[in-house]
Amino acid sequence: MTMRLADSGEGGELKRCVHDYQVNCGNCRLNGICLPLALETDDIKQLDEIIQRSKPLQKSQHLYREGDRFQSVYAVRSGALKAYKTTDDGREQVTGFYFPGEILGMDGISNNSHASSAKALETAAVCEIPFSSLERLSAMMPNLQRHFFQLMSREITEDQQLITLLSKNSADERVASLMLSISNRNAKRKLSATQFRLPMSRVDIGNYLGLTVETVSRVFSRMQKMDILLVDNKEIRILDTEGLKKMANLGT
Amino acid sequence: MTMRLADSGEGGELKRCVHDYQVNCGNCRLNGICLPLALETDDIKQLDEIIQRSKPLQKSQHLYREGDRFQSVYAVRSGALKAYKTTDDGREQVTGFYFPGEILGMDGISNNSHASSAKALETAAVCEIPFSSLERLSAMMPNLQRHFFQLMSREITEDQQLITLLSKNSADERVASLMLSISNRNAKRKLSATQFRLPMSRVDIGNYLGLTVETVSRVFSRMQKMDILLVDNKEIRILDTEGLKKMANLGT
DNA sequence: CGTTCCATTGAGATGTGTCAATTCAAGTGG
DNA sequence: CCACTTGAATTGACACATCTCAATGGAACG
Repeated sequence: MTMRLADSGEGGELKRCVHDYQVNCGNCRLNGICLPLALETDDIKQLDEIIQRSKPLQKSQHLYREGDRFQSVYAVRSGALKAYKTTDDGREQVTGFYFPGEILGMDGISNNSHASSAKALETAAVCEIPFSSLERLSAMMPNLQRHFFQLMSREITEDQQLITLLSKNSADERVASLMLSISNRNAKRKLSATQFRLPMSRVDIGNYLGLTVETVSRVFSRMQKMDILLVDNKEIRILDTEGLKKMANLGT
Repeated sequence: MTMRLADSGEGGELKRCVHDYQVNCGNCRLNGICLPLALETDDIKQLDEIIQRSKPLQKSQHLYREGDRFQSVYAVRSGALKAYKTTDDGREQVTGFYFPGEILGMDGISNNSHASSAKALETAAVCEIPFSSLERLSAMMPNLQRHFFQLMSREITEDQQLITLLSKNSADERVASLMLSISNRNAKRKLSATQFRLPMSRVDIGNYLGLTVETVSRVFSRMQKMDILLVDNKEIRILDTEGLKKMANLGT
């Protein structure tokens, strides 16, 4: 079929402006979920001054590569990115997907060099936050220090969620969990929780979830047959959230 | 057989004193790999003052439980612990093993409540580091702040390693990797890299690696048949490090 | 309009899980 | 000191979920 499901929030008439980088933390619509969260107006201004906004990345452009010198962490402003490591035998392992308001690059802190690569899944704008400045500010602003500790900690708990998923759950459960995760993250950004466009390919999904493309595809077909999801290539509509949760088999 | 392999470092005549908690960071033999790393003597003193040392945990005692209010992170002084989450359907997922000099509990920062439980695998002594004090000190001591950021970042990269392992590697590769990891961590603590006693059960190993006990056991048998390891219950001797690395299939 | 990339679907192969039995080590109580 | 119990580890036989290989279909793009 040629028809697409209707535009899912970020597309459509907003397309011309979501990547705009003439914005500051104070007026950014993401400041309720991003780094500035928990900061006073004055403090936000200071944070804002160290942040560098550059022109958007095009699809499949790298934000940084494994081994690059670590200098900054990044907040996604628009679009989506994936982080991945290359294993010693040359294969890829996708370690995370990042949506607007989310921070990436923190795995580079430990060695002063990025432990993974980050690549745009679609046109994406990011805010670059030089880490040395962030450290300096953190020492002066307890709330910022605290918040950044929390962000890193959250990354740890999320990785542990994924570990559990990979270690204990079936293909059905893994895919269902990912769909729920994306749905929830959309909701946090005031977008539709039931209808969205996946920015990543089936290969990426499979790679992230430790499954082959074929298995992912079969799971989608099965879910469609069960009237849980409506799948049209990358457009997803969740028809039965309860059913999806049951399939994911998590208390989420 | 009744004979054991010879004592592997931490056992034997040291046994009476490794759990001793009348020690400070300045004279702790772990201060080259633990939190004080990268601190000046004066700063170490200050760190030392906030650290609480209590009497050792007995085997299978909890250090903290999932959901407990988060107040401190912990450095292992002696013995070993495991961290694990309980999934919604009641099963366990082991998320990490912690040896002397390693820090655990950081996953509790994000929600002010521990995201996992921690349990002693054998008699174990820990240093408790109240997080609020650590935050305060970090704001004053840039090196400490930096170091703690690095520790959290390392936890992230290690989790990502595990994700890759679970997602891409066979049972053989997973078990081999764990053996190498333990061997390396032993070496860092100036213990034998080729001979040690596993503090955890086969169930824990399987759980951590996303395998059943039976599979773990079969892998050990296979490795023994290939003259890579000598396995006598929990006593492990690595006979062929190169072979083990090859089996792990990682550039480690 | 062909080329290319991505997704889907089918059929068969396989690694690991499941179930069950056995061995071994350590502790407990008679 | 010897049965007895208990929990951990090992081993075997079989089942099954997912992978592999192969073919087809569809969308995007030059």
